[in-house]
Amino acid sequence: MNPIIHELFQKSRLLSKELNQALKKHDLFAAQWTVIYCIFQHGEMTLTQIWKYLNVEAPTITRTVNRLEQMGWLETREGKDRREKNVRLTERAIVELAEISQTIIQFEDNALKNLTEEEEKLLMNLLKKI
Amino acid sequence: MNPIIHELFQKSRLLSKELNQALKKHDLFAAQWTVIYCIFQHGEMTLTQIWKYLNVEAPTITRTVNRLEQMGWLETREGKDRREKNVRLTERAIVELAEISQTIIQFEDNALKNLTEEEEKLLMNLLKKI
DNA sequence: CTATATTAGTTACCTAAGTAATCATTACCT
DNA sequence: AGGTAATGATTACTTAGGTAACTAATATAG
Repeated sequence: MNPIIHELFQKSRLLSKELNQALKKHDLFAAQWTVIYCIFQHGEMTLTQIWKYLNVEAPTITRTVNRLEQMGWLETREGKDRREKNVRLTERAIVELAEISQTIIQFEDNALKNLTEEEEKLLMNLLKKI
Repeated sequence: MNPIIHELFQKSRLLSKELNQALKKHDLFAAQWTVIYCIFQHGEMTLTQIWKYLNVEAPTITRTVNRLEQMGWLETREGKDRREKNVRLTERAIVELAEISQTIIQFEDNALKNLTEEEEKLLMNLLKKI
């Protein structure tokens, strides 16, 4: 049994646990933040664009977007193609984004504090090879 | 936003999806296999030993062990301390372990095929620093 | 133009993991 | 010895992800 994959699973679990903890004060979970940030970067998107970009299955995004909409972070409207659902950030989301970004940066700095810039690049490249 | 953590989450999701696929023919999920392999390595263990070693919370192991017991992979008995629950592999689990190991090795080889031995060591060390 | 295929999204049901609260049992302290 | 604290395990409830099967709308082939 190769320990690398086990280690990768462990770190992934650990980091998402810590990230959830850090995001608690904004009343958000890690996966929810991922969706919000994705839409922030791309502007208005359809559900399909979101799940294809984030590399998850469609039902995952249906659920998360519904939850975020009912929490007031997202608003949706029908697209030109009436099958599509367009999603964008609410005013409130845009306002709070700056603060949340600070939390995220702090979390990332802490999570990667034992890695040099060089090591970060190296790790990124190795992960991409998997 | 630092892309490393995002990448790590992505690969973790992708790998566990693929591992689940590979284990389907043994009627097992990745997390279930992790518990079986853990007990195989350590011999009879208590629930607490398992969840501390695997770095997950207790309820996760309660659930997985219950499921594996009812599927015939594990058997449990009360420990000397009557709070404890000792878990060990069944005969059937020991017999099938060899075959499953083959599946796992094949999966790992495939997952890491783009990495040299050198890169694997490097990746392992970088992950441990997180 | 109509029948069929494809696409976007949803629903139902599953595993995996977490937190918080609870129950039994054992340890410990006075 | 008796009351309190700590420990091992479980239960209830939540998020996050997956698959399979479905509906509604649009594209496409004949």
